[in-house]
Amino acid sequence: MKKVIKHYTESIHYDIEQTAKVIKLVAAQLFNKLNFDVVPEEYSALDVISCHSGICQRDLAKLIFKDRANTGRILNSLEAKGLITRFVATKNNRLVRKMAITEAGYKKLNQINVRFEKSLFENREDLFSEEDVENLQVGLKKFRTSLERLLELKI
Amino acid sequence: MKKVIKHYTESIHYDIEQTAKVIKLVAAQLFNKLNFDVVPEEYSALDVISCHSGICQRDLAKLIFKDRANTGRILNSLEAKGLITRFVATKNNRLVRKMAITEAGYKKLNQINVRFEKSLFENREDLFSEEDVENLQVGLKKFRTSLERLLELKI
DNA sequence: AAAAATATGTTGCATTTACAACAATATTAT
DNA sequence: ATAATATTGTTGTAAATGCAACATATTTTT
Repeated sequence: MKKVIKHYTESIHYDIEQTAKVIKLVAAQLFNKLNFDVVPEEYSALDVISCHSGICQRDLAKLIFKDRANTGRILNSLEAKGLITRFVATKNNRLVRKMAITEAGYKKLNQINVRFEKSLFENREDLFSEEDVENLQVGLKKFRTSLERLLELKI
Repeated sequence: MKKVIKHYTESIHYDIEQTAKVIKLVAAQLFNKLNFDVVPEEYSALDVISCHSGICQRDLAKLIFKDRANTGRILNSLEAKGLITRFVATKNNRLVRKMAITEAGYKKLNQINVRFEKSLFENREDLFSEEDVENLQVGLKKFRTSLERLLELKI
């Protein structure tokens, strides 16, 4: 029986990381070229906030897989640009900083979404059917969920 | 007809990025805990080099989606640890720095692979069949290839 | 032949990141 | 009640990253 040598570069982990790198690079270049005045991670966080109005910083950090420090820094930037508001509130009898997207924030999201709607949700050069994409997303979520159990989140 | 509001967080791009974040975080924690003396990106680059003996720096940079500067830095580190050797050679009548993995490099790869073989290539808690994983990988590669055409690689 | 463009690698720098340490407050244990 | 622990946010810092600029050398254009 021949020994089959396995390489990390043949694993699904590698494929996911490589694909994410390309997404990140393309996004950075496009955001820069189109002068959106936010970086991709700010856009992404803003979209999460728009889906979770009133969320506090730590809970947001858990959703976007960043630590509290960097989550706070992104929020400083979004707030300085007027795209979110932050306010002190209580959660489990503790003072926390909650946030919500502003009108300007919605406009910014829209501006970017309109520009990318086609590439994000349709017309993938007819390479993928709706079902293909759905299957990919389901598989990725399952994969991610199973990995998360190994993750020691110090958040 | 109701307007369906689309969010970036519902896109496949987001799923890929989130999953890659978890992979990266888990890998960093494990590599750190197990004292492998290389960081995950070094391990990954080393595996690529082991599959492309004699590759030059720029060609490696293209494969791992890093710029020449950081590719060189990773190679400095791998070389300092004795895991690769670099040598000057010619390619298209130009002087370039080519590289190859060393015996110590193979040992390092093996040490890490043995430790992770199970989590990398089997026993995913029976969540995924061989076919499921294969389908995911094929889909990701197709997705990545179609995105790469948008990428302006300044490498 | 001279000038411009390309290829390859390196250095410098600003940005992003994860972690450690800290401050402030609330909960739990002793 | 007091001490220990947990929650939330901020500041500091070292490592990783992408880009611009540079140095060399070769190819292409004029």
